[in-house]
Amino acid sequence: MKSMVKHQHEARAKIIKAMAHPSRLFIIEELSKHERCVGELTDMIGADASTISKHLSVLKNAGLVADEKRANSIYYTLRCPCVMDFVGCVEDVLSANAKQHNEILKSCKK
Amino acid sequence: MKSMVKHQHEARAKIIKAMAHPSRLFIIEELSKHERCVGELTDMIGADASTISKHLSVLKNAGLVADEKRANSIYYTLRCPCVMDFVGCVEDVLSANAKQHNEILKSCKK
DNA sequence: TGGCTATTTGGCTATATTCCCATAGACGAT
DNA sequence: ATCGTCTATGGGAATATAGCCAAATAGCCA
Repeated sequence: MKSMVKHQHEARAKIIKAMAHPSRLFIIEELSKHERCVGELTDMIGADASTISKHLSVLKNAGLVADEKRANSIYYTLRCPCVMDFVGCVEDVLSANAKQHNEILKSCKK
Repeated sequence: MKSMVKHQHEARAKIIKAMAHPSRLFIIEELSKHERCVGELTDMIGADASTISKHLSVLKNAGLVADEKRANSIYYTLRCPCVMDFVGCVEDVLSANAKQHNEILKSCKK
């Protein structure tokens, strides 16, 4: 693989990897509706605040979210709402999987 | 986080995680143009055949690709072409990052 | 200033991922 | 049947990730 193409795929993979975690997906989805501060997200997810803070730093590092300090909280926002379209596509894959799974079950019963 | 919602995000994360690797992204992109067998992908990427085989099994396990044996090769195809739309969105994130980076550089020069 | 709250960082362990090598299995061709 | 090709699997080392706790930092408010 040529090195330029390789770099391109590494850069893309870095973004996708940042999304590839249940809590981070939850955060992305939540931020697509609302800006939220760390404490709110921590309460919603139910993990240690430091864990959520690290997840947010992964997302920020990938350029997926932006943060803004206000009062004594830091509010995070989704930088590119288009990532939510992707979730729809992932759901398509999941339902295709479920459909296939059902067909296999059916053919076994026969 | 409620357990049903949690399961949903875990299922989604599994799919996304399967995409979150440079070689696997390359494979997805390649398969969106062409069906390909393991040997072809191995040559293009330049890694051990067993490595590529494992990448393909990750993609297959996530339901992203399908395989079909023909002659003495196994041909892989992309099951949900919509995943390529996502790559476009990832590029949006990357160019937003680049733009921001440039603005920071500019403001430093002033 | 000193306490309070919100967030981040460092340290650590447990777990997961990636990659290569060696080997095994499948299958067509001779 | 045996060879050669193609693909998959097992093993193991190097590296990366996730999570918690403890401690540091930053800013508000009295």
